[in-house]
Amino acid sequence: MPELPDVEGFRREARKAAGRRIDRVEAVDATLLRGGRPDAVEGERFGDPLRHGKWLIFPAGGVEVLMHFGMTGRLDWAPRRSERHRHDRIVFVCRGGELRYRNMRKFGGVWISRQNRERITGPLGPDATELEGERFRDLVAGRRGTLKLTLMDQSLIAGLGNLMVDEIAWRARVDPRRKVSELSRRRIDRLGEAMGEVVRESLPTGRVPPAEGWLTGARDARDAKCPRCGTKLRRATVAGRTTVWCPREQR
DNA sequence: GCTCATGTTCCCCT
DNA sequence: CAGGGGAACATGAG
Repeated sequence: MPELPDVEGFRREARKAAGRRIDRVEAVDATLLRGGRPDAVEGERFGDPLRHGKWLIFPAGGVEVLMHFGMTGRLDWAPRRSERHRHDRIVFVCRGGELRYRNMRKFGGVWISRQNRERITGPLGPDATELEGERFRDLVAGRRGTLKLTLMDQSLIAGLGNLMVDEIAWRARVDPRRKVSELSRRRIDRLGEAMGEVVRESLPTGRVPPAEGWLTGARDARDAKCPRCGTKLRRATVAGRTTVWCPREQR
C-alpha cells in the first residue's frame, strides 16, 4: 500500500502521539527493529512527525524514529487496552495510547537513530509535493532510462510508487516504456503537471484513490478498460514492476 | 497447488 | 560505466 499519500496518512496518525511520553517500546517482532535500541527513546516524548518520500521521521528526545513501510506496512494509534493486530510488529506504548507499526510482509522496518538519517534512508530527491514545473523538468530531462524507471527513482524524486507512476503516465498520456530522453519538453511539462495533480488529489485520501476516473480505480478489474476511452488496458512488467497503461492514448 | 502483490537491494549480463 | 532483467526478502490473498 504505502506510497507518498499513504505515508502522509500515517503521519497524520502519528501526530496523535506527538507530545506524548513513550513509556516503553515493545519489539513484538524484533527483526523489524532494524537499528538502534528502545532505551534510546523510552521516557522521552515524541515531537512532530515529518515525512520525506515514503519515509516517516518521528523525533523523540535527541533521536529520530525512522519508519519505512515496504509494501504492506501501516501505522495506527490505538487505546492501550484494545486488541492488537497479529502483524503489529513494533509498538510504542505511550501515555494515553500506543502507536502500532504493522507490517505483514516485513519489508521495511523501524530504525531508532541519531543524526545519520541519510545513511539509513539512502539518498532521497526532493519530495514529490515540493516539485513545481521547472524543477521537475530540470530533474527529469536528460535522464537515460524509461519513464517508469525515472519516476520510480527515489533519489531523483521521493515518494512516487508503482501506482502513482502509472497514474501520472496515464494522465499525461505517455507510454511508461518510453525513454525520457526522447520526450519533448512539452510532454515532460505535462508529466510534471500530472504529477502535481495526482499528488494533490491523493493526499487528503491517504492513498491513490481507487476511484472512478482514475487508472487505479480500473487497473485491477478482470477485463480492465481505460476510464477515458474504454480501450482494453495493457498490462506488462516494466522496470521490474507490474505496469498498466492505455495502448491507444499513451504513446 | 499456483500466481500475484502499492518496495528496495543486490547480482549478473549486455 | 549505464541500463535492463531477474532474484531475493517474507507472508499472505485470491
